[in-house]
Amino acid sequence: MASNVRVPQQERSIEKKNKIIQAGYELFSEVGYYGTNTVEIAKRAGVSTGIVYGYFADKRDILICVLEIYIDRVYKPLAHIVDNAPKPLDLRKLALSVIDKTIELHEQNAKLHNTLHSLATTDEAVNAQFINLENKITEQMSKQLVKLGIDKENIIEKVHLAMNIVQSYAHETVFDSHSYIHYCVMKDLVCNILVELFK
Amino acid sequence: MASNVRVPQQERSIEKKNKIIQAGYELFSEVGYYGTNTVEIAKRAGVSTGIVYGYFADKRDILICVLEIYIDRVYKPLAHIVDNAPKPLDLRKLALSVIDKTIELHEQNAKLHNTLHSLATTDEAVNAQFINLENKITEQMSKQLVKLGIDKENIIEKVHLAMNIVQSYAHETVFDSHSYIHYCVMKDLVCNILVELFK
Amino acid sequence: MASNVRVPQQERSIEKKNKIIQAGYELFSEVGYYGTNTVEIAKRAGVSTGIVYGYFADKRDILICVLEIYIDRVYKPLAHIVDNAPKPLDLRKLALSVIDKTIELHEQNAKLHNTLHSLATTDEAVNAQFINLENKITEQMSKQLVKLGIDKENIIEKVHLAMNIVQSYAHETVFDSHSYIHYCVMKDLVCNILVELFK
Amino acid sequence: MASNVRVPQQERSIEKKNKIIQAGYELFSEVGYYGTNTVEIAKRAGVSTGIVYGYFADKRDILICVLEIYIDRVYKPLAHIVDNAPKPLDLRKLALSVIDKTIELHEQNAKLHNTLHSLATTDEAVNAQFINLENKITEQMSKQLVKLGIDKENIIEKVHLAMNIVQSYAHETVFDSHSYIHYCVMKDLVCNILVELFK
DNA sequence: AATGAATGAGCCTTCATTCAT
DNA sequence: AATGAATGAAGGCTCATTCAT
Repeated sequence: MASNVRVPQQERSIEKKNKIIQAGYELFSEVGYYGTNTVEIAKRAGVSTGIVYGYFADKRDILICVLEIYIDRVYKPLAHIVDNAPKPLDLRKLALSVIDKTIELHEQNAKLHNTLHSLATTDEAVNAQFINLENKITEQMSKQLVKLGIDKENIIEKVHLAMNIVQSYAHETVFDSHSYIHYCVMKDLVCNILVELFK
Repeated sequence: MASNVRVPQQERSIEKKNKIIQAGYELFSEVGYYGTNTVEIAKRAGVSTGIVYGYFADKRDILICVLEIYIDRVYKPLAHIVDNAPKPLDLRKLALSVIDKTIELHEQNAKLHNTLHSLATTDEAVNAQFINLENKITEQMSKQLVKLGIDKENIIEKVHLAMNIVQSYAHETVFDSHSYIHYCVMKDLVCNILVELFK
Repeated sequence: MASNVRVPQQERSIEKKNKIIQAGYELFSEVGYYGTNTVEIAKRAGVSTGIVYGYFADKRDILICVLEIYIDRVYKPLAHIVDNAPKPLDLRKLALSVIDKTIELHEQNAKLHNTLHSLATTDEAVNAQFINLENKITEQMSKQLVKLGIDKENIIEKVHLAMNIVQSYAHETVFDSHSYIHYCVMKDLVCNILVELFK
Repeated sequence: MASNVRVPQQERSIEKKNKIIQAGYELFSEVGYYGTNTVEIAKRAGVSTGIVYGYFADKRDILICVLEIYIDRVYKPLAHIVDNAPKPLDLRKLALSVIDKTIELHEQNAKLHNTLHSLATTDEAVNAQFINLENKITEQMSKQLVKLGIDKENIIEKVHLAMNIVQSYAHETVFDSHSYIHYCVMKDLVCNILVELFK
């Protein structure tokens, strides 16, 4: 729990806090952290300016909570896929599932991702959050893959690298900025790399 | 040319404009775009606040120029390496050179990279600059690799993907956030992937 | 009665009102009027924010009530000393008693005194309260001193002046800001002045 | 010099800084520190809000400068009177001069005095300023009186006490709150006390 | 061309007061 | 009577941009 300004006991309060976080989530996504002001967050959340500071210490505190939500939304589904991979393991199929889910997540969160990543440069707490949860997910995935029979040599490094590659690819696909690139071709390349990496 | 507020005729003017861009480059790197103010840029550049607006339309215009410089500084050296790869082609050696150079560049520019990437989300022109120059470099590298005898099938996609992977890795290495990762192991993995990709 | 928002009929209500006044008293003393907020007053009084406005018209109304208490606490003990001065009158002894009591009172209330005095400048009602109760005490003391055999010529002016002098001295002693001053020497001087004044 | 935000080199700048201080002086006098806002100060000074922060670090910094001016305006004239007392010394005349001057000064500054004194309770720097300059003036006056032939035994304590008494009296006179007091009678009493004190 | 003082809109945050429960 | 969450006006301060010199 990033904010300890008020721990809402009542359901209504929790709802309201979540509304504010959601408003922050949306606005930070749309116009960035510095493009968003607290009045706008309050307005979008349907509350008054003042009460925002009843639930959060300051604007940055909202960001921290948004970050938590973001990380949950992005990494949990991926962990879920790996955790529930059908046996026996079909590496290519698993790779594809992960890629597709990452793309889906990126479609919803890419802008926010950039914003948060940029702030991590300036804000040590944001950075720490990022790192900590990357750690957690890497560890979790590695364990699961070993369970599924993957060679455990350098598994941490392999998983981490794989994650990065998939993220890069998802980013490319979602933004679709380069007209000359055939993303489906690239997808196959990524798939091959992953399969080769873990086989 | 991003700014067309004034096309400096005199050498001294050009120098002054460059000083301002350099000051912006440094400050945006150190404390981000929103952590930098124009007075500070002027001070660091050794010019007056007012004259900044003689050379640039606004603060964002400085950013655009910084972006140009950034892209030159980051991508040109990479192109150079590929352009001057010794024949006959040793893929692994070339891969290593590119990786090492990318790391070196990232060490100098990682923060700025994040800042710019985040702004691309909000600012279409920044985004366009990024895309356009990525395009150019991908094309250039692809051509050169084909010249060097690499199979030209899907070369564009391969080059682009390779670039992304190397960048991801460089980012990891430079920030060195995950104590449990052996970056040298990961480097070998990346190398292998690249060699496999283009062989 | 400063506040006429609600005249509490029930004992518990009176208690609650007094708790709020006491909380205000303490907080205004500790951090001044502007350093205190109503939420804090309510918290310290152990009541809800809302109910404060059941007993008081506004924050200033609390101040007025605090002022009443303050004046009681500061001036009544002094009146008591003079009223109960042993006969026959020993002027020096009486002066000393008054001085010592004033110091004692100042130790507890000096900050609040400053705060109230400052507000009297801006707030006519606060000012009036101050004046009115100073009047009462001056009159009371004068009468008593005359009863005790002091020459009644200019007794009002003498008493008022004496009060001021003693207060000044008490302030000096309590704050003890000037390391080079021997406060015991000054005390003797004050004593002599008072004796001389009334003899 | 309390503020080192900008040390105005140009005459125009010094003028402007002084205008702001003067505006603060007036407003703090009229409605107190907390009743004054920076926009109002700027407006009264005939400048923009922003430039106030070009000359002062914050609102409190203005207060510190106002305090400096205040102390100069209040204590210097008194020092001047004592420094230039005609010889041979006529204690009663000198006392009267000091009393009259103190009244005059109080007429102009009493409200600000209260405001500043109250803030001294909360703000250590304000308090220190007050103490430091009281020290200076006490020392200066004591020396001068000794030069004029006054017995130097306990002179520091006597001067300090005398200052306090005169200030109390001036305060009473200026506010003229007690209709039943004959201030001219009280003045004579004060005079007698002072003469008695130093003779 | 150049300076840097000046502008003022806009931001984050606080808090006296209200109101639904 | 009582609660405490909610309101929103107002305040201190910043900074991109302008302008007199």
